[in-house]
Amino acid sequence: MPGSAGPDLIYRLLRKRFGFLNWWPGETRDEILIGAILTQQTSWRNVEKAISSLRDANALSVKAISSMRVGVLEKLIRSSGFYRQKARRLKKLCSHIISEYGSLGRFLSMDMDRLRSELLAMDGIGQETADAIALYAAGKPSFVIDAYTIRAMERISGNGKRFGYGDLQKYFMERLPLDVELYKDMHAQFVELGKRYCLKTKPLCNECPLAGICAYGKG
DNA sequence: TGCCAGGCCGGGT
DNA sequence: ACCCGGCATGGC
Repeated sequence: MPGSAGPDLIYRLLRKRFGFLNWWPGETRDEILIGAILTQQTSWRNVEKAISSLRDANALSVKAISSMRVGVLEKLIRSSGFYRQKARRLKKLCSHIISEYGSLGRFLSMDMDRLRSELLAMDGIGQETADAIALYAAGKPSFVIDAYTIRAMERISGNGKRFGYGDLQKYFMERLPLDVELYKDMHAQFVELGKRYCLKTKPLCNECPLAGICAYGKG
């Protein structure tokens, strides 16, 4: 796809600039899973407030949320936006995990493919969220693609084609060693890149670590 | 002040 | 196979 710049070169360039990013803020698997839902199309800053509220309410766990009333949950996560949908979906996910598996640990210990399809079957969980949970909460080698990754790769390739999630994920997974820590860091690097350089409105600039391998001229 | 953020879903073409 | 509107808050 993106010409001569393979994932290894891209990773080296990003890593050199940003260093190793020990990423996904969140101490526990519960917190990571909850954060993965809350951060959908939402800045992490707003998610942090919601997570703090949950923590203060002693509700930062799958178990606690599974038995909470949706109305209460809505108020706690309000700052994360789309809070009515998110409350409903998060509660449904947590209830499902507890009722079907007994604990988050049991749920996450499924093999990767099964975990992924189980997650994808839930309302409000698409590919990115499923992969993020599989990778960061369960520690399975499921490569995460997000809007920043897609944007960056389209810019590198510069042929005007749009990339789909599945194709891009396959592209990376076929070319990178099967390494959970590498998968985590690679995704983190793309997010860092996106936040700083590849915002929709920002044109490619010379300070971008990928400037040397990007095709210019397409916003 | 508007535009944007680490998506997802349902409906239309 | 795309493209769109809806969902919602808070920061710059």
